[in-house]
Amino acid sequence: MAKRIGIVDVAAAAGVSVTTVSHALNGRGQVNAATRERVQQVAIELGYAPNRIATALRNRRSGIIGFVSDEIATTPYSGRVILGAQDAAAERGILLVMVDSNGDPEVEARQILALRAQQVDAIVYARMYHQTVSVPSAIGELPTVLVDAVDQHSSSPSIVPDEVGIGRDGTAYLIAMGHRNIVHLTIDDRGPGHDGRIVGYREVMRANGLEPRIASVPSPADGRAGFDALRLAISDTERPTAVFCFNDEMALGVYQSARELGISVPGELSVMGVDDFTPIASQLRPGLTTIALPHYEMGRWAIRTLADLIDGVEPPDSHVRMPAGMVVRDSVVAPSSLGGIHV
Amino acid sequence: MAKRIGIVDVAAAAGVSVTTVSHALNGRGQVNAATRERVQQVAIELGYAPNRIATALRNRRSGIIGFVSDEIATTPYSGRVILGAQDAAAERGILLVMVDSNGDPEVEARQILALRAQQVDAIVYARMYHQTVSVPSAIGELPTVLVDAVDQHSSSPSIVPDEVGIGRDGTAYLIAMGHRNIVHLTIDDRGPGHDGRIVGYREVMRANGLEPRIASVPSPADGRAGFDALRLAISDTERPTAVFCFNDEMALGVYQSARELGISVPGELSVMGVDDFTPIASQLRPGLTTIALPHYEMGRWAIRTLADLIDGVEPPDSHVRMPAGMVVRDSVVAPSSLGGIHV
DNA sequence: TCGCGCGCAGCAATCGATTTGGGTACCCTG
DNA sequence: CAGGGTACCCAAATCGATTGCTGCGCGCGA
Repeated sequence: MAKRIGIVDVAAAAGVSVTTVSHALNGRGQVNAATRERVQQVAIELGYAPNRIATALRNRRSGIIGFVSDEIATTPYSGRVILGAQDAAAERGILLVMVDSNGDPEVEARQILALRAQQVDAIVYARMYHQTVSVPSAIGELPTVLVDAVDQHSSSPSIVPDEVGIGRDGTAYLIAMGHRNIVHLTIDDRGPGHDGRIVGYREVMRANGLEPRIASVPSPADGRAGFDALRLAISDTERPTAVFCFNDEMALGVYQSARELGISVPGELSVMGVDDFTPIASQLRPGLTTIALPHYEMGRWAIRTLADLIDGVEPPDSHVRMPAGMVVRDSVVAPSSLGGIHV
Repeated sequence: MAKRIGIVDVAAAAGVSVTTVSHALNGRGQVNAATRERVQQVAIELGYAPNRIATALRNRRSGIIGFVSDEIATTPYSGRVILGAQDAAAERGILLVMVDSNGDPEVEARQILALRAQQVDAIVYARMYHQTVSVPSAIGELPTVLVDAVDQHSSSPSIVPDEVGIGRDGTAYLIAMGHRNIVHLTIDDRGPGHDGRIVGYREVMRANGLEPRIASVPSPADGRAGFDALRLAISDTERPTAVFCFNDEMALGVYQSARELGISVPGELSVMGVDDFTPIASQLRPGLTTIALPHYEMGRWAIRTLADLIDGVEPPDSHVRMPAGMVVRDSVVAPSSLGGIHV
C-alpha cells in the first residue's frame, strides 16, 4: 500500500523544511533559484500532489463549486449546461459537485446545506428550462449565479437565453426564406420562453406586415396534441406554409401529424424547432432546422462569473440574456417550391 | 456577514468543552444524557453544521466519491446512472463529484489526479454504453467500481446490463405475441451489447425452431441506414412481422422508413427497441415497446458497493450482470391482426 | 573592525473537528 | 476513613498545508 506522499516527504527528500517546499512550489516566500528547482524536481519525482483538503481548511477555500439543479443530467438540455460548466471549471482547477433536488424544495434545502458543510465556495443554481424562481434561503451568503432562471428579488447574477431574440430570429429566417403564412405553435403553460418567443414572433411578423397566428397545445411531449394543433392550423382559411415550433419535441409531433395527414415536409410544410435536441433533430428526416439554445455557453459563463465573484470581482453584466444560434438542416425550404396551396 | 459557527461556538454556548460537544454530537465518549441533550439543543439553535473539510482532514475520509465518465450528462443514458448514484449517495451523506473526460485519456488522467488531490474516497468509472475498458492507472489503489464496463485485468467490481438476457427477453416477448418471422436489426460496430443481444436472440429463436435473421447498419443515429435496413429486411423472401432493434434511435429510423414505404406500425410490422429513451420512446406514435436498461439501478449499485468497499466490506458478487425490464407500449401486437403477409 | 541590510530558510501558529489519554468528583465498600 | 470504581468531562495532540515572523550568515559601507 503506497502511502500517500505529503509535503513532509518532499521536504525530507529535498533536505529542506516544509515551509521551504511550500514556498518553492507556490512561489511565495524568498527561495533560492537552485533550491526551488531542486524542490520542484523532487516533488515531481515523488509524484507529490498537495492535499487540497488541508489547503482548503487553512485557506478557507475548497476549490469546489456546487451545482444545484432541479433535474440534472436526465435531460440533454441541462447536460450541455453541465458540460460548459465542467469545461470552465476544469480550466481553473475547480471541481463541480452536482446535486439534483428532483424539484423538491425540502430535498433541495438539505442538499444545499450538505454543500455548505462541504465548504463549497459558490453555487450555480440551475433550472432545466427557463423560468422564474426564488433563490432558496439555505444558500445564505454564498456567491451564487442563476442559470436558465431569474429571481427578481435577488441580486445574484443570472443568465438566460434571449427568448425574444429566438422568436425574432426564427420568424425572420422563415420570412427570409419566403414564407408569409407562418404559424407559431407553442405550449399552453406560460413562462419566459413561451412569452418571449411570442413577443419576438409577433414583432417580426407585424414589422413585415404579416398577421401573427398562434396555436398552443398542452404539452410538447404529447404527440397527439401536435397532431391536433397541426390539423387546427391547416383547417384555417389560409393554410400555413411554415410552422415555428416551441421546441424540437413538438416538431417531432408535427412531423408525425403531417405524415398522417399526407402533408409532406418540407415540400408542403416547412418546420422549425427550438433546442437542437440532437437525438431528435438530427435523426428526423428531413433533418430539423432549429435554434440551438446556448446551454453550453451559459454553463461556461456561470463558472467564469462565479470564479470572478469568489475573487471579489463583480461581473459587469449582472443579468445576461444570451443569444441563440440557428442550426440549418433540411426542414425549411422556400414555399415557392411546394405544390400545395399558397397565399 | 454571519460568521460561520463552529464547534467552539457551540461549546461556548453550551458551557462545555469542544471535546464534549464532539462526543455528544457523535455519540462517542461518555456524556451525561442531560449534557448531551443540551448540547444537541444548542447546536440546533445555532444552526451548527460541522465543517466537513476539517473532519475529512482529521479522519482521512472526505465523504466524496468521484464519478468519472467518458460522456457525462450529455446523453440521457448516463443521466439515469448518475441519478441512481446521486440518490444512493444522498442517502449515505456522500457527495458525488462528476468529471467528464470527453473520451480523452490524457484529460481523464488529469482529472483523476485532481480527484485524488481532493481526497475522494472512491471512484465510479462509468462508460456511456456497455464496453470493455482498462482501468486508468491514475486511479491507483483507490476503491473503484466499473459501470457499464468491464476490465478483464482488474479485480474492481463491475456492473453491466445483462445483454444476453435482453436479447432473450425481447425475442421471447415477440414470440409470445405470436411472431415467428423476427428480424434483429443491430449495428455494425461490435461490442458487448451487440454480441450479447445477438446471442440471446439466436438462442431463443433456435429454441423455438425459428430461423434467426440479423441485419446490421453503420450507426443507430443514421436514419437512412434504418431505412435501408428495413428495405433490405422486407425485400427478403419472407417478410418479417416484427423488428427487434438494437436501440430506440434505430427504432425511430424504422418508424420513419416504414412510413415512407407505406407499411403501418404496428399493423403490418411490430417494432421493439432497447433503452426506453423517453423523448423518443414515449413520443413516437404508436408508443414504442422497448426494454429499459437498468441504468438507475446500476448507479445505485455502484455507490452502494463503493460505500461498503470504503468500510472494508467486500461485495459478494464482484462482476454483476443486471437484468433489464420490458416497457410495454403499443408498437408490438399479435401478427394475426395484420392485413399484410404472414408466414 | 563593527554594524546594518539583505537574501534565504525555518519555527510555530493556524484552520476546525476528532480522539487519546488522562483528571476530577462522587459513590460505595470494607 | 481510605481505597477502588465509575461516570463525566477536558486539555492537548493530530490531520497537512500555509504564512507571519524570526534567525542566521554574508557582504558592504563606515
